[in-house]
Amino acid sequence: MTTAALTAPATGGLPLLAQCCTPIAGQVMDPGQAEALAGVLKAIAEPTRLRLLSLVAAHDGAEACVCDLTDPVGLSQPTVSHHLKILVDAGLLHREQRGRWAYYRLVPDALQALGQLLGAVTTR
Amino acid sequence: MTTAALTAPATGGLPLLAQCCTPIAGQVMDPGQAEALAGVLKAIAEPTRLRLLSLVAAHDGAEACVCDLTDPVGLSQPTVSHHLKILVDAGLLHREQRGRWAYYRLVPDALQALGQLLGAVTTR
DNA sequence: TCCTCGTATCGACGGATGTCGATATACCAC
DNA sequence: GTGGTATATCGACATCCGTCGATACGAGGA
Repeated sequence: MTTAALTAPATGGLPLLAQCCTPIAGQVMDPGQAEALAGVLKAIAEPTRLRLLSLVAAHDGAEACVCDLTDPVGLSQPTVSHHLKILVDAGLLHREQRGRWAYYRLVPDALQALGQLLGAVTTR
Repeated sequence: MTTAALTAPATGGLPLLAQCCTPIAGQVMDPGQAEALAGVLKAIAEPTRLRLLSLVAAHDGAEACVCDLTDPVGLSQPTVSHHLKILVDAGLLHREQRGRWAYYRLVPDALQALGQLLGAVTTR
């Protein structure tokens, strides 16, 4: 996986802003910024992962474990686990182990911030 | 290419909104919506294509031909042409042939609308 | 301690994707 | 028409990515 370019901390914050947003204003994106932003976009540029984000958001308490998500997306448990890891690494989901279960919930406002970033790409 | 799910018309409009945005509100994304949105996101989830969008936006007159873009991105002419076609098919760039040159410019507010769509994915 | 259950990792496979050189196409100037 | 130039398409190649079954790991319960 090449999304390591983000070096997402475990804080649940949004590392995108630091690397992508501020330096863009009024300038052409440099290769490093493009690589970082593309890394996050790749994470959500996949139908299953978009549905996983939507399912987690809509679940009771705004969190869900893997077992809640396997059936709705119709894929094997290893595959769902794989997708969730990609979303966590991208800084879009937060993972918390409670007993035998791993609970996933949205990183607050991460998608919204990413959306605002997109608008800024072509704004001089 | 699977972005055919958008069936982007040659009007230069933004077909995303019709397929993705309206039906999302308050519901979990269905597979068709996820596929359509992921198709557009795949188009921009690539460093070179992000830079191309940025370069076109920053160019004189907010338009550029292929020859203007080949050098800055450091790739061959066929490769740049290939990336531009993907962006056009996704509804993000508009192509206009003038004489021997093909001029590309941004579809107005396409990226901004896509950004707003992202925020709506996880908003109930 | 052993077993069960939820989850993550591993290895493999097929299909998608980015890149290139070679070539085709279209347009303009002479 | 002939030649030159700008762009698109083609075919091939290497790499990446989504998926699965098998398996390892880890926490609770009997």
